[in-house]
Amino acid sequence: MAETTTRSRNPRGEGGRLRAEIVAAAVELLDETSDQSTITLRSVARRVGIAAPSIYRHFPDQPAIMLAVVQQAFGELEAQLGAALTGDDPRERLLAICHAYLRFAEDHPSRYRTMFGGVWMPALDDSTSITEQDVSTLGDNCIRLLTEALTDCVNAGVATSTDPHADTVALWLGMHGLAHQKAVTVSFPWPPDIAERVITTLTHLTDGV
Amino acid sequence: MAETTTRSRNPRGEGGRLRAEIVAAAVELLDETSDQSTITLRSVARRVGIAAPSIYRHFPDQPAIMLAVVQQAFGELEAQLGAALTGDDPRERLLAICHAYLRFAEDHPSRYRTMFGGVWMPALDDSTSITEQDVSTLGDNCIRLLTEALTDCVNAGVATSTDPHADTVALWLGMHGLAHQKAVTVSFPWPPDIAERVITTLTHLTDGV
DNA sequence: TGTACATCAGTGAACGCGCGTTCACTGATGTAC
DNA sequence: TGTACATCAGTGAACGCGCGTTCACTGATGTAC
Repeated sequence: MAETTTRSRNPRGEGGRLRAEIVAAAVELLDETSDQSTITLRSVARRVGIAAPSIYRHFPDQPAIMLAVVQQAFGELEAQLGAALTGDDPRERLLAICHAYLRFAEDHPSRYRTMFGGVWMPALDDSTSITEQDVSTLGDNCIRLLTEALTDCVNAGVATSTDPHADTVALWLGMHGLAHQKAVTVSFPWPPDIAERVITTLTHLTDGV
Repeated sequence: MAETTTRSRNPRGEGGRLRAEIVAAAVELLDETSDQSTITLRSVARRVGIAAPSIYRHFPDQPAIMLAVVQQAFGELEAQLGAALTGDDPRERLLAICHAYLRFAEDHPSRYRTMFGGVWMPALDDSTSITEQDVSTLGDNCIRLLTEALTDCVNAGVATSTDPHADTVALWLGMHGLAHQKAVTVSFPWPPDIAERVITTLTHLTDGV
């Protein structure tokens, strides 16, 4: 628990390293505690092994740390969605990206809850360094990947959507509902095939193959 | 803002009234601030116009207030779902209950977020008066109403589900995803017909009529 | 009818705590001359 | 090559604050005799 090894200070040009360490520590705390109110500026500093004021060299205030955590998490999610897009069959690509989405949420429930819970957000118009722009563009790339996958299916004739963008949003909403509820509840009487059921209904994939 | 009228103490047998006042004040604060971390034992006491320790006559600890708020909110949701079930046409009853669900979330975004956000929950196994039982049974009656509405459609031959319970969960997940995201985000580029799209896809209603 | 007393709703002061943030600082390291 | 100096990463002590909770209490109201 307590840091035994003494931190050696970063060399001259590399002070920025600490920034990454701070974000990593915050993510660690988030994954461990599942209660984001325990991620405070001071608890993060303790985890990194630095004095609390040292954080101000790298973040203007406490909410900025949370924003960095969420931004990194969205980057990770996007990378995992992209990595799932292998092969040429558009149907399989669509199913793969859907499952990758759900897997991310299941692997990192606390992170997922924080990303979409909105609770980490401060007043926004108050005294904070975070702007609405910072927040509203967060998931855009992920939605875009989903839309492309569904559109490819429509173009290949294996999905019947007449409005791929709107249907992508609907598909995402179903997956988000499932992912979020799984991330939040301790136990829930899930039907065994619930993920497949949500996905196959909302993707509008034809039965063909 | 400051309470001008002086509280007169409740008569002998009616001390329990204050309990309802406390919960109502907490709900007020929740609806106003949209940030549930501002609902503290002390802020609730201030809103009611009592001294902070007075709360301990009615709640064992701070999380118990939040549990009472959430329990009352689920009761309200259930009542509104029930009230939406008018008429005899099973298709219309199903659509009505779905829209009532979404309307509740849209009318009370902070309450909805708190009900399903799970963030108000304390450690559960820690030093708190709340048990897992308290939490896990919360939404049961609402799901039950939905299941009945969908099952009636299947029995009437206007929905094609072969597993009404599992399909109800899927339907709820889609609505929950939409309701939650609307409750959380400031702005989002929603397709204009997104609610209809989610509902009609997941209800498996036939096109008939 | 009068009075002593138990009950009960709510209070005021105080506690220890962890928080975010500020301030002036330390001391190592690279750079200019 | 030596030395003065600017830069930079990080520190330690302190601040004021609101929090949840405790404790002994006050004073009105109903009840027993």
